Amino acid sequence: METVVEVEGNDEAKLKECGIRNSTSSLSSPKQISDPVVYKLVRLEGDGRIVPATDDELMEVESLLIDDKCQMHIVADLGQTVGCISNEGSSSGIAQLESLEGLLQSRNKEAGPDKLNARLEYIKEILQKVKEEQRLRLACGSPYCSSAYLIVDSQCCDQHDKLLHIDAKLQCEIPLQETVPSLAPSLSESHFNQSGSFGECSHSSDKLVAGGSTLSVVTTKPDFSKLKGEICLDNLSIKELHETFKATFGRETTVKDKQWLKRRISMGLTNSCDVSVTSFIIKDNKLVKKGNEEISNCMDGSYAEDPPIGNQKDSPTSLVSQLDYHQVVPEKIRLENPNLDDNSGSDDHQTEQRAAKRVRKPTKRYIEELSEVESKESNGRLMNLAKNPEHGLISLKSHVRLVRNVPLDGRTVVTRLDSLGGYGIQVPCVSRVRRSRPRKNFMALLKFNPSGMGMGATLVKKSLGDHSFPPDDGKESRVLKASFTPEHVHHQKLNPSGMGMEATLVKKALGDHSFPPDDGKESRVLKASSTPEHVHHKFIGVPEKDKQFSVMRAIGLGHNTELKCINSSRDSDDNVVTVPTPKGGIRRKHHRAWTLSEVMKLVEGVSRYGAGRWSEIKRLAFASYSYRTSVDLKDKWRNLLKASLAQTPQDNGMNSRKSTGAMPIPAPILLKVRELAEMQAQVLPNLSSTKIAGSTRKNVHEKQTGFL
DNA sequence: TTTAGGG
DNA sequence: CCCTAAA
Repeated sequence: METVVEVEGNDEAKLKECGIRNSTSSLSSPKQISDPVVYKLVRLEGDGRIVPATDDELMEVESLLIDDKCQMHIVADLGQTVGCISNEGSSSGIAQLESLEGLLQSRNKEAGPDKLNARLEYIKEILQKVKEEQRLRLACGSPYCSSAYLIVDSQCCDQHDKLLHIDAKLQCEIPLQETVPSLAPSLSESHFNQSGSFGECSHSSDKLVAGGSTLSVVTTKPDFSKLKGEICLDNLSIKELHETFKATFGRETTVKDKQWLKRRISMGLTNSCDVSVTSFIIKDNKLVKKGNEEISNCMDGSYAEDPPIGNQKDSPTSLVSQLDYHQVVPEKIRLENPNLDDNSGSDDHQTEQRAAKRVRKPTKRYIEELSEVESKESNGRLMNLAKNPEHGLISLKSHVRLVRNVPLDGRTVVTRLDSLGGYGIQVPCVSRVRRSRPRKNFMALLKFNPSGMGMGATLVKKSLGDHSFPPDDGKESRVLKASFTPEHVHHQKLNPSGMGMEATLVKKALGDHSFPPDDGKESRVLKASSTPEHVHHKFIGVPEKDKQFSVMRAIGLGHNTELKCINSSRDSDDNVVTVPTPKGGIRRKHHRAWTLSEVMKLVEGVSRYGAGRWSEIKRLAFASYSYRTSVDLKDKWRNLLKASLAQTPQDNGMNSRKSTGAMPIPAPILLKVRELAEMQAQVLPNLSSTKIAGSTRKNVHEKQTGFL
C-alpha cells in the first residue's frame, strides 16, 4: 500500500520511494531500528543534495541518488524549486498515478474485506485529487498556482505533503503499535508546518530550517540499509535470500523455503505493497524495483502465483505486509497451513498473529469514525484534503499511545483535529471543559440552576429523556460529536474491559439513550449533542481516581446527581436546554423559529412534492437548512394545518390573537396550506372514504367563503 | 430510513 | 420540539 503512495509521485515521491524501496535508512540507533516505519527529516542543500539527519543517511541517500534512476529528477528539480514538482516531474507523476490507480484497482479485486475497499477508495480519491492538481499545475506552469489544498510554506512541496498524508492514513490503518510512536510526531509536525495553522510548531523544522535551506520529510524503512543495488530474488540462492532477509528485517531466518523468503522479502521491502517478487532486480547487493509499471502489472497475479503461507513470521518490520497478507488470504487458508516453515519462529508467528489481530480491529472502527467526521465536516476540498491525513494521524496516535497517556493524548488529538477541521478551537475547548467537569459539576449545579428547584426538576427530566444541550446549532453540535468521536473510540480501545463495564453502567443509569458512536451521520442535533455528554460521563472518570466516583454514579447512587451534572454543564456551557422567551414562556434553546420564508418554502415544497414527502422536501427545498429535519417539516406542516383550519372558521380572531405571541402566519399562506391540505386530502383518501371527501369539501367551502 | 402520530 | 412505532 505504501508503495502505492510513493509510486504516485513526482520527484519528491520518488525520493521517498528511493528511501523506502532501496532501504535507505541506516538508522543505527536501536530505537529507530525497532520502529519499522520512521519518518525522517531530510535537509536539502542549496545544491540540491539531500542531507539526512545523520551522516549515515547522507551517504545512503547519496548513493541512492546515484543508483536510482530517479536521481536525475531529484537533483534537477530539487535544485531549483526545492521540494516542488517540476513539470517534468508532474507528468511522470501523473503517469505513475495512473499506474498506481490500476494497481489499486487490481488490489481492490483481490482484497475481499470491505474495509480494504474503503481504504482503497479513499486513497484513490486522494490520488485523484493529487493528479488533478498536478495537471493544473502543469497547465499553469507554476508549482503552486493551482494548489487548491494547502499552500504549503516553502519547505515541502504539497505533492509530497499529500503523499505524506496518504502515508499517514495508510499507516494508521495499519496500526502497528510498535511502529507508530515515532511516526506520529514527525508526521504531525510536518502537517502543522504545512497547514500553517501552527506556525513553527515543530522543533525539528526549526532545526532544519536553521541548518539548511529546506527540509523535507522522507519515509524510510529501517534495516533495509544493507540492501543495495537491484535484486532479482528469483535468482538468489537460499543463502543469499537469507542475507537479504536479514538485511530487510534485521534478523536471521532459517527458513529454507525459497518462495517464502522471496515473498517475505519482497513484502518487507515494498512495505505491504504486494509486489511480486519478480519485480525486483538485484544488482550490486542492492535491491531495487524495476519500475512502477511493472510493479503494478505484477500486482494482479502476485498472490495467485504465490500461494499463501501459513506461518507469518517476520520481524515487526513487516507487520505492514502482514496486514495485507491477512487481508488477502482467507482466514481459512491461513489456518489450514499452520507451519509451512518450521523452526524459524513459532514465537514470531504468534506474536505476529497477535499483532495483526489487535491491530486490525481498531482500524475498521476508526476508519468509520473518521470517514464520518470527514463527510460531515468537510467544508471544501481544501479542508477536506488537509484534514484527512490529519485524521489519519489521529488514529495513528491513538492506536499507538492509547495505552498510556490517554487524557493527554486525547486532548492533543482533539485539538489537532479541530484546528485542521477548520472549526477553530471550539471543539478542543469544549472537550476539555467536558472532560474536567465531572468533579466540579456536582457543585456547580446548584449555582447555575437559574430557575431554582422547579427548573431543576425540569432539567433533570429533560436530561433523562432529552439530551439536547446542543449549542443550538446543528452544525456546531455536529462538530462536537465529531470531535468527540475519536476520543470515544480512543478510550474504548484504551480500556476495553474496565471501561466497557462502566460505560455500560452509566449508560443504563442514564436510561440508555443508546449513544451510538457511529450513529447515523445526519444524527439529529439532539443525538449529536448528547453524544459528547455520554462520552464524557462514560469515560472521564475512568483513567484515574474518579473511577470510584463514576462507578457510584453509574450504579445509581448518583442517578440524579449525574443528571444534574449534565444539566449544570448545559447551563454553564451551552446555555441551558431551555431559554426564557420574552413572552414569558420557555422554549428549547435550540428551537429555531420558523421564518416566513421557511414556511413559504415548506408550503411550496408540500405543494410540489406533496405532504408526507418530508424527506424529499427536506432534501430539495431545505437543503440549506441543516437544522430542519424532515420531522421538523412535518411538525411545522401539522401546525400550519392546524392553524389554517382553526383560523378560517372564526375569521381573524384567532389570527390576531396569535400574532401577539409568535410569528403570525400570513393569512394567504394559511390559505394556501389549506388548499394544499384539501387537495391532497382529496387526492389520497379519494378512493377510500367518502366521509373525508365530504368533510374536505365542506372545509373548502368554508375557506372559500371565508376568504373570498 | 422515513413517515406518522402522540407527548 | 422530541420520541417512537411502523413500514
